[in-house]
Amino acid sequence: MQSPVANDYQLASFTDMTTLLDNDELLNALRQTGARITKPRKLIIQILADKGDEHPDAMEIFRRAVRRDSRISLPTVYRTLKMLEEHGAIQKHAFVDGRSRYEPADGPHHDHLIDMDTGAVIEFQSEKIERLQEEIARELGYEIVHHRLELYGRKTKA
Amino acid sequence: MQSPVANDYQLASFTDMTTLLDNDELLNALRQTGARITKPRKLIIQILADKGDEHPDAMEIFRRAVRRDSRISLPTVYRTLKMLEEHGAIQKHAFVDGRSRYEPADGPHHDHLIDMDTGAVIEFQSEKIERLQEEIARELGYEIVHHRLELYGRKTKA
DNA sequence: ATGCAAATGCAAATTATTTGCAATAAGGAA
DNA sequence: TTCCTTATTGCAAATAATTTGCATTTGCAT
Repeated sequence: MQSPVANDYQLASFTDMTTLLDNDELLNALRQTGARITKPRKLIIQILADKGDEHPDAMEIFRRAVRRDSRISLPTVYRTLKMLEEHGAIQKHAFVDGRSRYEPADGPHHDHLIDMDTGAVIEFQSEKIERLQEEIARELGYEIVHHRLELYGRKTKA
Repeated sequence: MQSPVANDYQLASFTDMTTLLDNDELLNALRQTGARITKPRKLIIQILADKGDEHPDAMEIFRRAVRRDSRISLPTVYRTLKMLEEHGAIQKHAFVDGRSRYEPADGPHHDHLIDMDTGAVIEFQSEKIERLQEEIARELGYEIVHHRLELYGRKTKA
């Protein structure tokens, strides 16, 4: 059912997230900060760049990494994630369940709809909401640096 | 500078948050679920109802509680917070620092604008944003149970 | 006032994440 | 390529936040 007017939101779609994370630019940028491009780091960066199941937490990243190289350790995963976050390459999200989840920080900003039953995370983006946020902040005398919007909900029964 | 049209947002103002939490209504409601109104519970509810420094975490609530009754324990604080949350009386927020912070859930829902320089938290509410959120969720096949919107910003230089 | 289930306090367990340290391995220099 | 320096790793142990088991206490309905 198509609405006659354009939707005021869009599902986020990253046409080329992979190249943004998994490329020489990032690796070089990291190298230039004095960081060494080690095997575990390359692996973790690849995993983060893999589309598919989004927003893995540290343990999930660790599990995926172990599959490809059983010698990797959890602390290294944490250390690499922290490094990438400080570098601005990924973003850390704190959801209510206690764990932190990570995702590439490139691409346009988007918000999250979390399925309370399955834990699935749907990304969307709404121009209107962004504009409203800015307007509100402006009238309160503020300039938005970044924001976070999370909707928690359940599938409506068909 | 007043706009000719009504603002689409409002600063949240709880004229009487205290009575909402610290009153017989809540106590009776709790009693009716089979819960017992114990001394520690009354204390914690009072502390949460106290305005002033908002969004305390569990440890902070515990510290304040101990001041008034040194026999109280941290687990009881956690257990009471969980109970109140399940009852819908308070809301739990997970900020990025790992800890969870709590605040009364009564009154209308509101969102947060966080001053990145001072850490000040300004509460506001926007009907329009709420509606947009629901619309988006609906079109994605979801029903919103609750949400969280945080704007991080800096004061615009006069 | 009395009894019983709910709630408490304590200590110990969990869960997520971090840190100390000896061993390993990037990657620039020779 | 080999060597050297030092960042990084893996392991085990440490933290930090929160939860749980259990014996004891305490609301509160009778």
